[in-house]
Amino acid sequence: MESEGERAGRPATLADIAMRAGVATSTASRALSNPGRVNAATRERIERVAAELGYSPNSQARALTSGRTGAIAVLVSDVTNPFYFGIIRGTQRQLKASGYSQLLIDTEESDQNEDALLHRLRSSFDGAILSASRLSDRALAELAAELPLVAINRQTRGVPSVVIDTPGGIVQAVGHLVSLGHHEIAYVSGPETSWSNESRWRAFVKATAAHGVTGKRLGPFSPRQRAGAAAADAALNAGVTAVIAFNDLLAIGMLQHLASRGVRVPHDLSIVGCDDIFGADFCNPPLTTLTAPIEQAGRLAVTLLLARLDPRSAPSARQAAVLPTYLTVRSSTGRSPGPRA
Amino acid sequence: MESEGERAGRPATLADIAMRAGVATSTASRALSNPGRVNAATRERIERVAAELGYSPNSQARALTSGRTGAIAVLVSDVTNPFYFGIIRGTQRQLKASGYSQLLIDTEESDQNEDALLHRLRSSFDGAILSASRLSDRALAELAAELPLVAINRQTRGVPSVVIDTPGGIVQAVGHLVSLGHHEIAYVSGPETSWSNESRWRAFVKATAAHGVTGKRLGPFSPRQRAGAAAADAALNAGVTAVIAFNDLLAIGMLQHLASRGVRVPHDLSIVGCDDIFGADFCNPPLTTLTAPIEQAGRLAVTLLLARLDPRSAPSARQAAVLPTYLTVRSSTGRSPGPRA
DNA sequence: TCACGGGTTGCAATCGTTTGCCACTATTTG
DNA sequence: CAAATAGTGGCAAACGATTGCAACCCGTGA
Repeated sequence: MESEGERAGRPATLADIAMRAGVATSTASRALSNPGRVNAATRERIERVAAELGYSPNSQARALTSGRTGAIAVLVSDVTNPFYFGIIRGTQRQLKASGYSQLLIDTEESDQNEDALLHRLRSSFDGAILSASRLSDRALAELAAELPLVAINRQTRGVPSVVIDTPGGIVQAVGHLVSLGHHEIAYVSGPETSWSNESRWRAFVKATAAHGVTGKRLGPFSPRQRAGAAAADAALNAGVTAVIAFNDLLAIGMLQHLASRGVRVPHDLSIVGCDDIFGADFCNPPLTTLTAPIEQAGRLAVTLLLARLDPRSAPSARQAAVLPTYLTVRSSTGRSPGPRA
Repeated sequence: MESEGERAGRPATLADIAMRAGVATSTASRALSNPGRVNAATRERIERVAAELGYSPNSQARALTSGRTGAIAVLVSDVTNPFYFGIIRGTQRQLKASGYSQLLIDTEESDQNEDALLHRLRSSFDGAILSASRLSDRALAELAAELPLVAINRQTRGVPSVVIDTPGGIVQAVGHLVSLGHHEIAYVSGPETSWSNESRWRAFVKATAAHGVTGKRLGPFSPRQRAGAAAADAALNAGVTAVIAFNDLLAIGMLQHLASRGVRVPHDLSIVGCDDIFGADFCNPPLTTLTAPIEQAGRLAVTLLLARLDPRSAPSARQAAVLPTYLTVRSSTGRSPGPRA
């Protein structure tokens, strides 16, 4: 665990190694990063000295010439949102496995921030993963042209992406609710600038229409737990018997507020969430939700990104991946109480 | 939002600016990063050109000479654990506010990983925040000597730290349980290599002794939700009427398992958690727990670290901060059912 | 014996920025 | 009026690694 290194204060450099091994720095460099180019005996000697000195290459210096930093930026629009925990986890795991490090950036739901930070830190990473980007299609496409990136939950022409097919799940969810006798269903909207939100809404409209039931739209609401209170009240006012919420955070917030108002779930109102975040299984009642392979999406995004970074890989690698979602029925949905007054 | 920049492909450099403004690169450099050193008119011209070109300094190159990268490493022992979400949030926020970026590192509960990663990436960050370090006191002190760091929830001589006074909260929690008539209480232990775990246990021992009640130790258990099942069974076997769990994750896991076994909380068994993580307020029943200012701890750690990084600040700035914890009573604790068979 | 070529190694430029030092000008001071 | 001083700006050397090119050694085939 304890490395020998750091003789007189600061870390050993290639020059130190070269001197101690009696070679030029160029040889030392090659021995360590381009082993074929140097005699086996010399290389071994250099490697030994490097180990003795506890050498580890200065990534800044390396980045300066090679242009590669070994870091990937992961942008989330809100570090506070448990959905992104899954993204952070998935990307972290996969990056680590590939020897990359993770630069975590919170854009605070602002496209300005997103763009500015990305440019400001441009030289600090090799590529970026944008989860839930708030950029316009045009801005995103331009960005994709100037730096390697993969978007999560955002489909735009010319931008490689990983999308979780929550809209597909919405269809299942509507079917589930209809089968339980619900005729008046609402979609509790999240931020209107969110691509996911809009694509979920479109799927909702289509599915309710297909089943011949009423589909209302409530909101927009901030995708936070606290906003659940307002959303719950809105749902009660709307006179629906079931809702599908933009995400679990909102749904859980609704659950809490409804409990405090004495409204029983699912007896009086059925609720379906999206994403199946941490907590969806142990809230009260446990939430029926669309289980999304969030962590897997993060891993896959990394894989895609690293593949385009690798010059050896086919340039026209797969551009877009879609991950399936399925409906996890727990206890927040039940038979319709019938039309309300 | 859209920066003008990037004429012929790649980003503008200081040299580009200098040429376009008709000055030497050194002047351009000073104009942008050491404004006092250059004539106001020249500076303004340079700044204008820089803006036109959408210049943003190459942080790698800057780091090479100045030794400052503008990044801080944040180490967590498990990205999966919601406790660290608070740390990630708090540090991210504060770092961003100070213009730093965050390098997120998962050590996977391994001291080897911790040490190796820190050394390997040494040149990529200016300082590090170690939350729940698994390093030995000695290794930690050595590390603190060679790089600026702040530890969270880890008190070691010579290492600046932010600790959350959960042990103090444990005393309150034991008092709470005793007042509810509990005489046989268990501490559900987390990893034995965790400093927090051991200091919580010591506080528990002291508090139970002071109240003259029996205090058992169960475990160790992995600090995960799934481990709650084993912990719950152990608690039932131990014949206690109340437990204090190492963390909320374990406590919530216990809640779930107990519900599935038909054991009523708090009627049959009272449970107290630690940390008050996301979800502790909406699980079933809502968890009585020690509310820890986790996010604040993250922010404070950043503040401390940045202060020692700043050469202008007093070198002997405060070395250790202790953040208070308080008991949040919800519904997982209640009167003792009396001694069990 | 000589030219050739493969295998190794070194030289030196380069990446983009910072910074110590010097030069030059204009202003102040004795 | 000479000299000290403050205010500006440029030159060039770092920082630590990579890499194109040239040099060298040695063995081989002619």
